[in-house]
Amino acid sequence: MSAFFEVLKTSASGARLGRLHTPHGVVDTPAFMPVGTAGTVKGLTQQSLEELGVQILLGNTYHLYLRPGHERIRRLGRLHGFMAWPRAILTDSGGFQVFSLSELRKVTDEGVTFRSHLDGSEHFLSPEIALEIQTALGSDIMMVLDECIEYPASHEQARKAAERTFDWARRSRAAFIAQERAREAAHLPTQAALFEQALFGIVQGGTYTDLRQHSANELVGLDFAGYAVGGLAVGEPHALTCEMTGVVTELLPVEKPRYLMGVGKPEDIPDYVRLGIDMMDCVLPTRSARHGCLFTSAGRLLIRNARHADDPRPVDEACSCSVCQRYSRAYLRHLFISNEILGAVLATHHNIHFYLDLMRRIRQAIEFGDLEEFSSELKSRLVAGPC
RNA sequence: GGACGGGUGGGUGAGUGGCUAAAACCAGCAGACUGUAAAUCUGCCGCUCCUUGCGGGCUACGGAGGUUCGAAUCCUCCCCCGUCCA
Repeated sequence: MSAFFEVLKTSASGARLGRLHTPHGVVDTPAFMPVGTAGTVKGLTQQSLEELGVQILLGNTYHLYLRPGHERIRRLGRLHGFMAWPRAILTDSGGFQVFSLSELRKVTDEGVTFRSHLDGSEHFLSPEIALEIQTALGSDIMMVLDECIEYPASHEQARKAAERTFDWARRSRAAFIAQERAREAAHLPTQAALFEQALFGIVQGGTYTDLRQHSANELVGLDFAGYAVGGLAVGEPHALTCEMTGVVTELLPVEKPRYLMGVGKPEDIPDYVRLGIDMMDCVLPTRSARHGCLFTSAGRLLIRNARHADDPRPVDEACSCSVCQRYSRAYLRHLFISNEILGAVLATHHNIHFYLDLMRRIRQAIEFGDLEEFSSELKSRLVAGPC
């Protein structure tokens, strides 16, 4: 059996250089995964994503289940076939929607009842159902359903959510194994053999060290293919995000990938990597792009600002992306001011390039052993503010 | 020549005696965005002063007068712009 994950190098700081082997290709880690919630990274074609060098994308269980429906997607070639994406896909379980759609849901030990944000209809998501949907989607990496809580939350709230998340993880794991056994009994190739779908557990525990440690330890006992750190970057200070992440990664098995969910700002990413994080995802580059915020080597640039109206320079002179090779700030600003859709497209292209390039540099820095230097240099550049 | 209707802050356009520096939207300016209910949201948007306060002063609803404690709102005249009738 070939290893799902291999660690190529671990630096003294804790940063790891690795490789994730999925049925849809290799993913170099530390990796940034663009978010494509509804089967699309908003604003970019799959072709562009491939050209940009994206190795793995995120999809969302909850959204795809609601529309167009996982059974339909299964019939149409699973998510890879349906959206014509040949590389790896990780699907989030809908746990984040427990947090973000808090007004539209009710959580019980059994699962979560959502009122659809699309038409108000009621839907029930349990750990087992979330797994079933993701199986249908055929994602390379499936996430267990978890309960992501808000910040700040009391110790009691955090404890309850972490316990529930663990119970759900246990049920998810059991359902995953049962699914495999059922296929074996029916003399069918197992999902694992067919698709090698991997299932990740998620550590919760809010901003409480004891809960995080307990959650991590328990989860490790369930032997997941990888472990995620969830419930962070929901409003707490960056230092606290790092502290909690460190508490968790310390307890996770070194041979399994660690995924810090929902991060982060470019200047913060090296911090997470140094804490032993291998995978990250964030809507920041795509959403910010649509809102006219471009990431550059000199900090954020708000392209709508009047000062760019006559600027013939590219968004980032140090950037090698096709947008910066071809278009001026003045033109991009014009597109945004005119509310032209191409503005969002070009900005998203640039921002995703920026993130992927950042990850390439981080991997290189790990290889050369100068990540710390890279990190402080990056921060001093990016924190200098908009250019 | 006559009859109506109308002229409001950069634009569209509410308001028909005090709660109105004047709704709302657009434009303009600035900011936010972290496992996507987000091509979204927030703030500012007449000028000016300071001890920056739900602070003071000034200017403002076509123009000029008037009524009133108080007028974008009522009256008079004038100037524009529509529509219709001659």
